Amino acid sequence: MRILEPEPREAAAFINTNRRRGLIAVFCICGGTYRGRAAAELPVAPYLVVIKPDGTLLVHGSEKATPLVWNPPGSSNMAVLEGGTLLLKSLRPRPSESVVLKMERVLEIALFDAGSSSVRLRGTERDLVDFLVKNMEVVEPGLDVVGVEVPTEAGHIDILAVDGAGEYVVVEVKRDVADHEAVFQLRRYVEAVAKARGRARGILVASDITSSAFHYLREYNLKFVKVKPGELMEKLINKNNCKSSSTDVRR
Amino acid sequence: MRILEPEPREAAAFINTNRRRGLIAVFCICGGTYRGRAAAELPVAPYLVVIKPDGTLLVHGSEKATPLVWNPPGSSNMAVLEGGTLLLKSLRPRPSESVVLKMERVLEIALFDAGSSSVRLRGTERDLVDFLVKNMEVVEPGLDVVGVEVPTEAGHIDILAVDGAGEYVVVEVKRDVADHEAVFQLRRYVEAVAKARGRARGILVASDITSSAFHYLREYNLKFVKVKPGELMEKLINKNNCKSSSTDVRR
DNA sequence: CGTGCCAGGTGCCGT
DNA sequence: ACGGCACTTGGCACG
Repeated sequence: MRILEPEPREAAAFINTNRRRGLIAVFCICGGTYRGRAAAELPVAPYLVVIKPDGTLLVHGSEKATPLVWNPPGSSNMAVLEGGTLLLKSLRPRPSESVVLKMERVLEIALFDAGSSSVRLRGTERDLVDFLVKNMEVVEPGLDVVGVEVPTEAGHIDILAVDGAGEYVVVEVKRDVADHEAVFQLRRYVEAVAKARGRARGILVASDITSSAFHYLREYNLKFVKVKPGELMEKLINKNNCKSSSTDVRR
Repeated sequence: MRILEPEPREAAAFINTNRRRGLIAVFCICGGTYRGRAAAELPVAPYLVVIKPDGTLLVHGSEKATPLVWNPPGSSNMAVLEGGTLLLKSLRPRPSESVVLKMERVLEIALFDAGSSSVRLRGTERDLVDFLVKNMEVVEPGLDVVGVEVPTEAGHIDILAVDGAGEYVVVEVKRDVADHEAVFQLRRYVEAVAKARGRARGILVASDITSSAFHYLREYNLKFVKVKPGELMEKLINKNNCKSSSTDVRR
């Protein structure tokens, strides 16, 4: 269903009637403002405005993947007439943020009953962790998994293991290039485990590592293991095995 | 310009002719796949597909602000016919990632000459830093600014200052709630300055701080200063003053 | 192009 | 609701 070059009144009625019923795409020339945690002015130009039934508002220009201004799911989007011109007001409750669009011209409004399907992503860090738990020799031979996502006072450890000597091994996993933050994270975890459980060391598993991260890694006496998620991708994608049977020990 | 319920051949021609000329919105029922750093399957359902002249591809469902699958600017988007059905192939060069959509039905394709206007955002962290540099008494009385965005081996320091006693003061600024990462960041900077320049302490400036961040803050003997960006917002927005005259000392 | 880092990040899953 | 964290994060600036 679509209306072309609607009058402001007609456009407002259409939007308010259908804003919860489906995805609304508005091709228009408008200006606008965003006010909230920050502030922005949207110059008058042609934009594609998308109103989703969950409250999402997107204003897209001709470039970039991110909208120029937006409001997330849960916002209240309403069309109002003010002095004959159509305003589209979007209000996000918490934090309080608003997007107000002033329509100079509306070329088309299309209503579309888009499906609410979600996408199952594979090859994520979690998938990589699951794979490594079942193939710990990739990380280092002789490791026994103690737990996955083990909480410590410094945060959650991706994989906690023990080696043949009975020493704890903290494994931090990154699916892509590990930066210094990953190293500091691992360092904190190792310190936390050493304090709470006993002697511990750390292994950073990632597809690559930045030079400064490697510098810190050596400074803190940590180990780096390179994995190629691209090569593991097939295995990660074609995983017909069930969920990890890790012990998931706490504290 | 728009075409309704086009035949695959017509749709392909339209897309390939106009994909660099303007924003193309495709209302369609399609399935698809994403392959690259990760992988995903898009079930057959109605979606809004957006093709931007800069190569951006977005596939939106009826929920969420984030597209279900996408490719960023710089991708090559092409429509091809395969056995009578329309395929939309998007290829991102580096990293190599692809989105392939198989059109079951195309309801509408609209071409729209969206403007390439950018939005100037105000109230960002940089704005807050600029304000604080000119109003250092908000951070602490008696501070002299040494530099802004000062590079150290541990990263860039938001504001480096000296107090009345000649001690270096590292100021880390967050526009919203500071978490433990911000505290660790500040700690690294203070250590780097202490090593490179001499005695130093640290101040974290943010609108608020998480409890665990506050815990670490005290452990590391750092100071927290709460600012209300909302109250400063007017000043940040109505800043008619020119760029910071900071010395921007290096090393 | 790599590194670093902010972002109105968004989204997910805990307690 | 707050917290912690991954994300195909995206986008930017700088060496």
